[in-house]
Amino acid sequence: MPKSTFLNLRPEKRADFTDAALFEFALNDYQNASITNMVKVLGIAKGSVYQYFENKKDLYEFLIELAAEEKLKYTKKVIKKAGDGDFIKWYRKLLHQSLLFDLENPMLGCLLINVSQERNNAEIGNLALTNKRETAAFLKKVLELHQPKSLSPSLDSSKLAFHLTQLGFGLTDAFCIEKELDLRHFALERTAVEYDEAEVKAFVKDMVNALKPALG
Amino acid sequence: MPKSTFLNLRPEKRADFTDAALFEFALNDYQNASITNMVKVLGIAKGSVYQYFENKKDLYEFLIELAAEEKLKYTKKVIKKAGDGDFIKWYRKLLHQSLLFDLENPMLGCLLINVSQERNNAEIGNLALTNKRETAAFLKKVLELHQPKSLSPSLDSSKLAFHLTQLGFGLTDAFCIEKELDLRHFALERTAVEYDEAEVKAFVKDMVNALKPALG
Amino acid sequence: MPKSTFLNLRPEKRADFTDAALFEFALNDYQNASITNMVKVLGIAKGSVYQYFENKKDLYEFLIELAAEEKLKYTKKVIKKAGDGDFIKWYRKLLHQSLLFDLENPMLGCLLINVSQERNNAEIGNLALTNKRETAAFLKKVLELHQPKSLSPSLDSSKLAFHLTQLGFGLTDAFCIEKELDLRHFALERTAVEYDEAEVKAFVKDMVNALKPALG
Amino acid sequence: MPKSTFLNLRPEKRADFTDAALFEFALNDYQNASITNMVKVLGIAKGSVYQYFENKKDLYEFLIELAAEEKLKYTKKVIKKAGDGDFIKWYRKLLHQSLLFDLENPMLGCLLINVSQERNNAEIGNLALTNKRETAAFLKKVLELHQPKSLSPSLDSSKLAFHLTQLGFGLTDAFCIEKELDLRHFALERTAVEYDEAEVKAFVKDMVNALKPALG
DNA sequence: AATGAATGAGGGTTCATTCAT
DNA sequence: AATGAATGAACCCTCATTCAT
Repeated sequence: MPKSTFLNLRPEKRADFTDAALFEFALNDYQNASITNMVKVLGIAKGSVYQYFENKKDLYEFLIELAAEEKLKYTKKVIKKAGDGDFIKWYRKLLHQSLLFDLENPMLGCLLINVSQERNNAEIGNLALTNKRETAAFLKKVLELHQPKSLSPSLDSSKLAFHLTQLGFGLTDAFCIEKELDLRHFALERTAVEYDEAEVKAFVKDMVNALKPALG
Repeated sequence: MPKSTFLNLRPEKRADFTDAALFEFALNDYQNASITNMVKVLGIAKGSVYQYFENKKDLYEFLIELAAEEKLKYTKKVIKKAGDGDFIKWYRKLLHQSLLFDLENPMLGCLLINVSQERNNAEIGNLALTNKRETAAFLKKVLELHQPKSLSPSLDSSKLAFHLTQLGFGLTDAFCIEKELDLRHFALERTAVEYDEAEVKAFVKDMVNALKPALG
Repeated sequence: MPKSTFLNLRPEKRADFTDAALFEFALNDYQNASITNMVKVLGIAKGSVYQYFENKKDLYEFLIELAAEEKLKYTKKVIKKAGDGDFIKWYRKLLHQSLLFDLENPMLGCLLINVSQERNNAEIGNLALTNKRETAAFLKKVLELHQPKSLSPSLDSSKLAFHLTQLGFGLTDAFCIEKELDLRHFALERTAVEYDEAEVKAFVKDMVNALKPALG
Repeated sequence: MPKSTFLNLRPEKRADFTDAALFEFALNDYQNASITNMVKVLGIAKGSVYQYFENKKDLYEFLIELAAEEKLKYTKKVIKKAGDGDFIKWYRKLLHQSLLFDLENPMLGCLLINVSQERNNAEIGNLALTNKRETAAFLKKVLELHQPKSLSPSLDSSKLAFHLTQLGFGLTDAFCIEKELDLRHFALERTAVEYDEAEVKAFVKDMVNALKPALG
C-alpha cells in the first residue's frame, strides 16, 4: 500500500502521479512497465516514487486495487442482486456494466486485462489462473443459487461457470474485434471510447443470447 | 525466419538450440525471455544466436511458427474434416486434440499461450487480438458450413464463434484449474503431464455438452 | 557539534534521538550508517536531523565524543592514578574497566571500535591511525613515568607502548573470541553482555600476565 | 571466482583491470568501493565487469585471494619453517617479511588491512574476527610446538598467541606511525614505500625484543 | 561457422541534503 | 521547532546486439 507520503500529497499531484502510473502499467505488463519512463513523463525525480511507495510491486498492487475498486463501483449494484430474479438478465446486466467500464476507462480496462494475464512472473505469482479460478467459483455459486428456481436442473454449473468466466474475460476483446477498435489506442490517447449505447446493449444481448439455450 | 546458417546446422545441434529457445520463451514472455540466459543454459556463444537469427524478434517468430506447426500436426486431421458430419463431434475432437497437445507438450503449450497474450509489445504487435480474430473467423466459417445441415438456423454464428474461440483459448486453463495442475511446472521440468485418457475425454465432453443446447 | 536546537530538546526526546543514532552508527560504519533508516526507526521527520546537526559528519562527531566521554567515566578514576603505585596493576585495572565498558555498553563499544577502524574516509580522515598514535603516546608517557621507579631501565617504552595500545584496542575482540560472543549481536538487541565478574578479571589478568615479563 | 571471460583476457588488459580493482578496494572498504568509479577510471564499459565476475562480491573475493596469495609468496618460506630453530628468530623473520610486503605493495597491503577490518557487512560476514581467530589459532600451535624445546613452560600460549596476532595485524600501522608514513598515500600514488632496509630490520627487532622477556 | 569480449543504455533502488510550509 | 516532499546523483546489475578474431 502507498506510504503516508503519497496519501498526504496535494490531490492534484496525487492524481497526476496516479494517472501516469496507470498509463505506464496499462500499456506494459508488470516487468516491462518502467518507473524510469514514468517519472520522465511526469517530470518528477525518480526518488519521489520511493517516497510514495515501498517499491515497484507495491505501486503495482496499489494500481490493481484502485482499478478493481473503480470497476467494482460500476458493477456493485448488479453484483449485489446476484440471487434475484432472472439469471440471464442479471448476467447480461453484469457484462454490460463491465464492458461499459472498459470502454469508458480504457486505461483501467487495459490494466486489469494485463493483470488477468500475468502468468510468468515469480514476483507476483500467476495472477491469470488465480483470477480465473476465483471468478469461476463465484459464478458457479450464483448459478447454483438460481438453478432450483429458473435454470435447467441438468445444467452443469461448474462447466458453465467456466464458459461464463471466459465470456467475461473476453467480452471486451470480442467487442473490439467486432467494432474494429483498439482499446490500447484509447488508453494511449487517454480518451474514452465513443460508443453507441444501443449498439453496446445489442452486442451484449446477442452475445448472451447465443449462450441462452445452454442456460435454458 | 532463420538464416541459412541455422538450417545448415547439425540436426542434433539445431534441436538442442530449438529446445533451449522454446524453454526460455515458454517460461517468459517476449520481453523477459533472455537470450543471455538461454545461451548460458545451452553452453554456446552468444554471437551464435545472431549467426542463426537476425535478432530476438526473428527467433521468436521462428519459435511461434514451429509451435504452431507442431500443434497443427495434432489437429490437422480434425481440421480437414471441418465440414463433415456432426459439428459438435467435430469440435469436441478438435478441443480434445488441442488439450492433449498442451498436456503432452507443456513447453509448446505454454509458448502458444504466451503468444496468445502478447498485447503490449510495439515490436511484435497485438498478437492476442490478431489470434482471436483469426480463430473466430475460421470457426464462424465452419459454423456456417454446418448451419444449413445440422445446426439451428436461428443460431448467431458470429457470436457463437467467439464463444467457441474463448473456449478453445481457455480450455487448458480450465483443465489445469479443475485438476489442480500447473502447466508451467511441467514445462520447467521438461516432462509431459501424466493424464488419464478417459478423464480428459470426459472433461472435454462435459465442457462441450454444457454449451450443446446453444448449438441446437 | 550539535546545534542549539538539539540542546534545547526535551531530555527524553534528545535521549531517544541519541540512542537511535548510536544504534545506527554502532552497527554500520560511517558511510553505511543511514540517516534515512535512523529516522524511520525513530519515527521523526528527516528534516529534524538537520535542525539538530549540520550534517551527517557533525552527528557522527557528536556520537564519537559522547561515546568517548562515556567510556572516560569508566576509566577516569584509573587514568588519574596513572603515575601511582604499580604500573602493571594500574594497567590491568585500566583494561578491566575498558572491557567492562564494552560488555556493559555493547552499542557504545561497537561504535568506538568502528571509529578506531575508519581509515578510508576522506571526509573524516584516518581516525584509526590518529587514535592509535594518541593512545600510544599517552601510554609511552605513563611508562616513562614508572620506569625510574618500578620498571626495568632497559625497557623500550616506545615499542612497549605500542604493544599495550594493540592490546587495549584488541582486548574486547580477544574476549569475544575466547568466550564465543558476538558484541554486535548484543548491540543489536540493545542488551548488556551477561558476564561473570571473576571470569573477566581472570581473563584480563592472564592477558596482562602473559606480557608481564616484558614489563619486568 | 572470475568467469572464464576474465581468464581469457589479454594479459595486459587483465592486469589493467586487476590493478584498477585493487586500487578501488584498497582505498575503500567493500561497501564503499564503487564499480561505477572503477570503470570510469579504467575507461571500460560497466557491463564488462559483469562479463568477468558474477557480481561485486565475486570480484572482492578474487581480489582478497590474489592479495593473500601474493603475501603468501613473501612469507611462505618463513612459515614453512614454523617448527624449526628459535621461535623468536622465526617470528621476527615472519613479521619482517610481512612488513616488507606492505611497504613494497601498499595497494595489496591496504586491501588486506581493509579485509581484516570488515565487521559490519552482512553480505560478507565478520571477516575481522574470523581472521583474528584463525591467525591466533595458528600462532598458538606454533608456540606449543616450540614450548617444550625453547620457550618457558609457564608461558600461556593462548594469550601470548593473541598478543602476537595483534602485533602482526598492527605492525604496519606502528611502523607508519613511527616513520610518519601514510600507506594509503602510497597506494593512491601506486608507488612502493622507499624504505631503509636496516631501519626496517631494526624496527622489527626492537618491536619483538620488547616482547622477548614474555617469551622467555 | 563460431566465438565471446565489449558496449552502453536501461533496469530498480537508496541516499544525504534542501526548503517551503 | 518540526515537518516531509522533492531532488538527482549514485548504487549494482542485466540486456540485446556488434564485431574482430
